[in-house]
Amino acid sequence: MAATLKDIARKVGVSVTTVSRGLAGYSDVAAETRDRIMAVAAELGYSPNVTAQRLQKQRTDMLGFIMPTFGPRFSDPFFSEFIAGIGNEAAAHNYDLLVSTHAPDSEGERNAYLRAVKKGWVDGLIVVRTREDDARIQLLCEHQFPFVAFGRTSDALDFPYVDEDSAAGMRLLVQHFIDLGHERIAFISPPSGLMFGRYRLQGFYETMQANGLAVQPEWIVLGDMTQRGGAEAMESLLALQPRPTAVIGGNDLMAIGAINRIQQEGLQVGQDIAVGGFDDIPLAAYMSPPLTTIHQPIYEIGKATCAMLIEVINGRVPQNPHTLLTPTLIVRASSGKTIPQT
Amino acid sequence: MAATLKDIARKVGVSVTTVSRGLAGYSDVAAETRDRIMAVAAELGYSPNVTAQRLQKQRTDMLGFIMPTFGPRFSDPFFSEFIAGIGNEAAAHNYDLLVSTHAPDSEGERNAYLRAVKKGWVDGLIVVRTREDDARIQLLCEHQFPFVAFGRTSDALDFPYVDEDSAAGMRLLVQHFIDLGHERIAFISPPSGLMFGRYRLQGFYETMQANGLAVQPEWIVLGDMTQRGGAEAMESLLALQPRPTAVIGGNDLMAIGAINRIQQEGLQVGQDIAVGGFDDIPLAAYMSPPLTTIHQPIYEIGKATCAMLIEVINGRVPQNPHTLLTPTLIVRASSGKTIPQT
DNA sequence: TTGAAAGCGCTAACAC
DNA sequence: GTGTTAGCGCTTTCAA
Repeated sequence: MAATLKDIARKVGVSVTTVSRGLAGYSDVAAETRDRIMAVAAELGYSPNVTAQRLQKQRTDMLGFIMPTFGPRFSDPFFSEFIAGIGNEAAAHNYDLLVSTHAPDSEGERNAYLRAVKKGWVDGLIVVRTREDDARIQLLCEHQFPFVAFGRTSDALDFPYVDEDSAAGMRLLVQHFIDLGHERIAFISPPSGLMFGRYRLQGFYETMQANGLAVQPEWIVLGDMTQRGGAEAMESLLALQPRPTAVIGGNDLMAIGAINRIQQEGLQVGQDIAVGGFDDIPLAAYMSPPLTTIHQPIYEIGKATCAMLIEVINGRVPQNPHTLLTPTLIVRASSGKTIPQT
Repeated sequence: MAATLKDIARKVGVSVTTVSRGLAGYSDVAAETRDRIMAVAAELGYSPNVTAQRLQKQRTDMLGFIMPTFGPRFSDPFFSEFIAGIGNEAAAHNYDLLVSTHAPDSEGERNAYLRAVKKGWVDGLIVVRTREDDARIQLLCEHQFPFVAFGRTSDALDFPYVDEDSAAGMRLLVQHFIDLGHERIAFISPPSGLMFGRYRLQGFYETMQANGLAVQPEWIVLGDMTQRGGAEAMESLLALQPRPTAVIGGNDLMAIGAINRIQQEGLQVGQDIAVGGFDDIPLAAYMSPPLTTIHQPIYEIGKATCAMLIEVINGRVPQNPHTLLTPTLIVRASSGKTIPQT
């Protein structure tokens, strides 16, 4: 089948060693010999066996990405864009990307990480959607396995990460609503345990408080990050008396679900009730009404995370191992216009 | 670092071979010896070096998936769901999934496939978004490299595939509009060269013709599969005199873009103009109005494609190497109600 | 300038 | 039952 060094060696009439060095461009091979080697290699369509190279080099040149997905049918555009980001960056550095999916905190997930840690599967891992007391990160730190996270954790572990400043993003968004005159602002929170949800919630509370606004407990409803979850959460919010005048989705998908539910009720989003999201997924601008949200450059974050991982794998110290990006506010129609002070 | 067979052998006081067989559960190892081996292996936290196993077995147990994406920032939910499908199926059979992205027909893409074909990178490939005279498929067939495609091609090559019957799906959708009384139906077509676009267009023409309806050339506009492309295409359709009463997006994303553009014009979707899509992405149901579309079970298609690939890799003949799935029509509000006959 | 030999970690055919 | 030997394809000392 595929030609090996041995095949070339036999055909050229030199040793395998010489072929290896000739192809590698070592200077201690006679120019003429090298040319013959090259010619035969081309003729035979030789290309090195990566597995053999890996065994010899004791590194796989592969990066792992284990997607923490809840159900099989999930639509979160985050992942495809993030994969494109890490994949392209990895490819630029001659790394391959190994992808798998496991439900968060499942046994399958744990096994996948264990497998990675037992050297030899991949050279490093990218961790996303960090959680409080994240078992994945604890494991990786414990085994000193190279990884970079997109997100921080609550424990004291020191590890390299890229994160967007969710709290800051949320502050922008909440302040925007408050500036428009809203006082009863509800929040559809990501599931507890997720760090970015925690920061978003925190940014929400902080801003309300900074503006002297009380937060009613029933204004905070948990959602599961899907449109459906957002719609369900919205249902309970619509039943409140008095109703919140603005609702913030913990992510865009939930905001879109909320909008859907509001419209089913015959209410006008941006008029009867304002809505904001978080993430600025590509579809956000095409909703009706278009969604006011916080923009995160997922693709770039993926690239940055991957670039940092490659630094770590190669034993270099990343220039900024704790990168915190500030997201920006994108105002669209869903947040409506100024409302009269109540 | 990581323990090897040699380490265990030394500690137990047997040969590497015995350890290997003991761990593999061969019956020709004394029970007592095996127990000691197991114990030491556990103690040392041994786990086999996959790379070495791969070199020895002459197979990688890895599947490759090269995503044909246009730009870096693409939101097509297709990929994340499809990856989940193939990834889970692969994992169930102890295969890993290698993912990369390349622009369709780019040199990078070609190199990626060449690299795969030169044995030893992955055991097989999954090809999606098949194209007319698909160079990828020609290459793979030529080298007899194991692969399965999601989609067919226009040339005469015989290869295993899973496909949805796009023409049939489109017939359902167009007939739906015609049954509602529409006669001027426009189509935002996927870029030429994509097989599924071709089938969808074909289903469109067939159904119009079968119903005795002429198709004006200007009713067919090309779009690039993105929301933006759909919006741009819609722009030209809105300028027509007389205007089409219904518009079908070649995929949901373009349909959503079209809806957005229509609404900007102050027109009511489902009332002033009907819209349909194709794919039934998870967000389709949450649009306003919710999108009438053709449902495709992407996750299941991913699983089926992957399952077939594993059959092929292992030299078995798939039970149904040319699987054609019939999609279903999902009627929602965007297609509106019956309109008066013109 | 080239080749022989060793070794990466594992498996398997074949003795003993 | 267990060990010896060979080999997967490649890289890299070390001699010649």
